Amino acid sequence: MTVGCTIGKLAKAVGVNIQTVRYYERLRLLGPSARRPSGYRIYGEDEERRLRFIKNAQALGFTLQEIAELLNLRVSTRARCGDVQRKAEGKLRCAEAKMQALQALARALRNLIRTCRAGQPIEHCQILHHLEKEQVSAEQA
Amino acid sequence: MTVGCTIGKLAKAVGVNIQTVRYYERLRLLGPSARRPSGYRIYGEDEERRLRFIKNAQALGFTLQEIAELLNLRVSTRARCGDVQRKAEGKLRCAEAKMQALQALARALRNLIRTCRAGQPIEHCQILHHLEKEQVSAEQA
DNA sequence: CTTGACTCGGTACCCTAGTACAGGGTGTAG
DNA sequence: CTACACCCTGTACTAGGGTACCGAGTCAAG
Repeated sequence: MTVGCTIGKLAKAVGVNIQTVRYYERLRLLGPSARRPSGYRIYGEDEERRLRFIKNAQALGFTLQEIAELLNLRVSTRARCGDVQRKAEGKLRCAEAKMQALQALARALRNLIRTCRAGQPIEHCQILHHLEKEQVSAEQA
Repeated sequence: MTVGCTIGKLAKAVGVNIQTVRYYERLRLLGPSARRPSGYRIYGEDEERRLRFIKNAQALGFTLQEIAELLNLRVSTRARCGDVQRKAEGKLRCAEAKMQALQALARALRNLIRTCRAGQPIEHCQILHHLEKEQVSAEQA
C-alpha cells in the first residue's frame, strides 16, 4: 500500500524509475502531487493507480500521447465508454494486421531455412517477396 | 514503375522522405546506388522493393538493425549456408516471439472490449478499470 | 540561355521515452 | 550531532529514427 508515500516508494511499488515519475509529471500524465512543507512529493493510492494505468496501457502499445488522451477521457463527463472501446479496437486491428504480416514473414523464413538445408542456392528466397508488397497496413491510432 | 529514377521519384513512390533514403544508405540498408556522371543517384525496381521491405518490416516492429540482418540473409552466398540458416532461425524465433506477444496483446484488448458496454458513462468503463490493475500482461519481443 | 525544380554532401536539429548527474536540502537512526 | 539515504530542481545526455537547412551543382522546358 502506498498511502502518503514518497516518490521513491511509489516508483518502487509500480516498478518504474523515479526520474520517470517526474518525467510523467512534466508531461502532465501525472498531476502535480501534494507536497510536504519541505517540497517532497507525497502520493496516495490514486496516483499509484494512475501510474499503473500508464504502464499497462503502454504495454498494450499505446504511446504516452494516446495514454494522455485515455486519461483525459476519464475526466471528461461527456465521454462514453464507447470512445475508449473505439481506441482499443483500433489497437486491436493494428495488432491483427501485424500478426498477419509476421505470419507471412515466418513462412518466408521457414522456406529459406528449408531451402538452405537442402543445400540449394538462395537466389530466389521468399523473404523479400512477402514484405515488399505495397502495404502491410499496420500502425495508426 | 521506377526504372532508372532519381531519389525523389523513388522516395515518392514508396512514400518516404528523400532524406530518409539517404539516411538508409548511410546505415547500409540500401547499398550505394548507381550514379549518373553528375553524381545523381539512380534507382531501379530492386531498390524500390528493398525500400518497401524496410518500411513494412519496420511496421512489424523490427528495428533498422534487425532489418539489416534480415536483408543480409539473402545476400549471403551459399558459401556459408549453415550460417545463413542459423540467422534465419534466429529471426524466425524472433518473429514467432513477436506474434506471441501480439497474440497476448490482442487477447487482452479483446477482453477489455468485450467487457465494455458502449453507452455507459466513462466511470463505468471496464477497460479503464482494468488498466489500473497490477498487471495486464502483454508485450515484449 | 535562363529559370525553377531537383540533387549533392554535410551538419544541425527534431521527437519519443527515458536516464544521469550536479549541487543542494531533508529525514531519521544511532 | 552526524551519517547516510532520500528528495529537490535543473540541465544534459542516450538511443533510435528520422528531418531540415545550407550552399553549390544539375536538369530540362520554354
